Amino acid sequence: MRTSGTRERRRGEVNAALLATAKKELAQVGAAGLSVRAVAREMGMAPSALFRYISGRDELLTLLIVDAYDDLGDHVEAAEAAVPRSDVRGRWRAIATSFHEWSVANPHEYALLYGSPVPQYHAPADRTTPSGTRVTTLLAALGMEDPTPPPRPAFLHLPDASQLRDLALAADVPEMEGERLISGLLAWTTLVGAVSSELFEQLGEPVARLDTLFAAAVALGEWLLFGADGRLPA
Amino acid sequence: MRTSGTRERRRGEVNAALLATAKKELAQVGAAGLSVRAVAREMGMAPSALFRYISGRDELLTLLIVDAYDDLGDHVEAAEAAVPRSDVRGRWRAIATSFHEWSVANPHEYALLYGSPVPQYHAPADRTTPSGTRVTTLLAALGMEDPTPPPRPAFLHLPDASQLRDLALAADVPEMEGERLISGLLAWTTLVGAVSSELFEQLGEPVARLDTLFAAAVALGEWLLFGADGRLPA
DNA sequence: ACTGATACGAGAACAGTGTTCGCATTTATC
DNA sequence: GATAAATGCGAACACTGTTCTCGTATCAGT
Repeated sequence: MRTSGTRERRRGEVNAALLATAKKELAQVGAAGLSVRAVAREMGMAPSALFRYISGRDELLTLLIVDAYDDLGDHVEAAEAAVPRSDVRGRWRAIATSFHEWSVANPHEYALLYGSPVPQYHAPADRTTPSGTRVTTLLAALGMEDPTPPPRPAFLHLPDASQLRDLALAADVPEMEGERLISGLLAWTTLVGAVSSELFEQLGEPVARLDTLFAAAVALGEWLLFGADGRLPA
Repeated sequence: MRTSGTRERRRGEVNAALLATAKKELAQVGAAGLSVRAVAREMGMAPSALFRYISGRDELLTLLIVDAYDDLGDHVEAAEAAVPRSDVRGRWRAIATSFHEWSVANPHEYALLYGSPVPQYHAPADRTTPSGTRVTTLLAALGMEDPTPPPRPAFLHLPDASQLRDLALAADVPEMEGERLISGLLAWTTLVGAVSSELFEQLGEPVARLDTLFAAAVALGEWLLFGADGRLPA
């Protein structure tokens, strides 16, 4: 039995401070500019001392990725939970808008999660997957909610959708069939594509006002998921 | 009048060799792993000597970005030009598939162009824009080709599409109206989103076979651009 | 309470990076 | 041929991630 435990407590405190200052650094200079020495400096510790808590820069990145995924997951899940369960279209819009909100508020974190991966570093799947699939899992569950899916246009009926079964398994909806799966994936990739276009400024310089493009992506996703509807997007 | 010109010729050769080995390095280790010293090493020159040809690492990146944009532009333009002008849907499919092909063949270059931007570095617009807008300009011209656009669903009719007029101007189609503009932008961002999802492995690990998702994105883009059609995508 | 083990922080050191500066040497111009 | 400009190189500076050693502080067992 440990009695005092000042050692464990201090270890926890340093771990927390480490993650906190690393997050601050990430938000300021981005993932590629993140420096172990700078983090140590701001913590008032020697750089070598940090290696008692992390195995190296890669693990620091992994920590930040998982933390960002969870932060995003909290934000999106909370927004989705605030919408009445019966309003499936509203729940989709809540997911999309909160995802967009979080991304605009945390651009460097978004780049870390959905931008080009950091070279020479491959995130360990066993640590990032649980947090990384939270929002897609939420979306998948929403896509399965409608018991009678709307008739979808012919181009969504692809012959070999069985290739994507692994993705349905990963999102906890093994019974999702081809058309629904394709629709959900397209809604998701469209959303990510629109946000990336906006944040990474891929459409040229004067892109301050891309709200309209994002609204269109949300509307397209809604149509993909739940079919046509008379009402215009908010 | 210059007579011999061995100086100019050598300068051209070194410039070419510099770009060539930088490209090789980029293809192997990616943008963030690109090292000026490594390039100098492979060229058999001192690192400091390279600064006679580039102002720094940033300009090397700019060079690579412009080169990659042009390589992509050549590839896509050639593929699009090989399709009969009357077959607008086929031309869209050629653009999308050749874009996908090039991206899979040059993942690091794709990440440089359409992934998260390199931190502390902002590409000078006056140098990257001409090459960077080639494929979107091609797409915009294609979107304007159909004199009688198909009736589009209500969710594509957004009230304040005028915000995006700058984008139409940048793509050399100032007369493009709201619905067409939105449709084209959605087709484009969906395409980029699908390719990014595949290349950056954002949908989990076992994503070898995402051809179906990409095919669906192409079909969705075709529908956005030219409306419904009985035929299934190839 | 004392001892042996263990965890911890610091400092020096190594290899690597981007970049600058001064000095030779080669080329171009008059 | 003399003068000016362009070029390559080596040393140096300020960084980076990481490893190793070495005291010291805390723990566990008696």
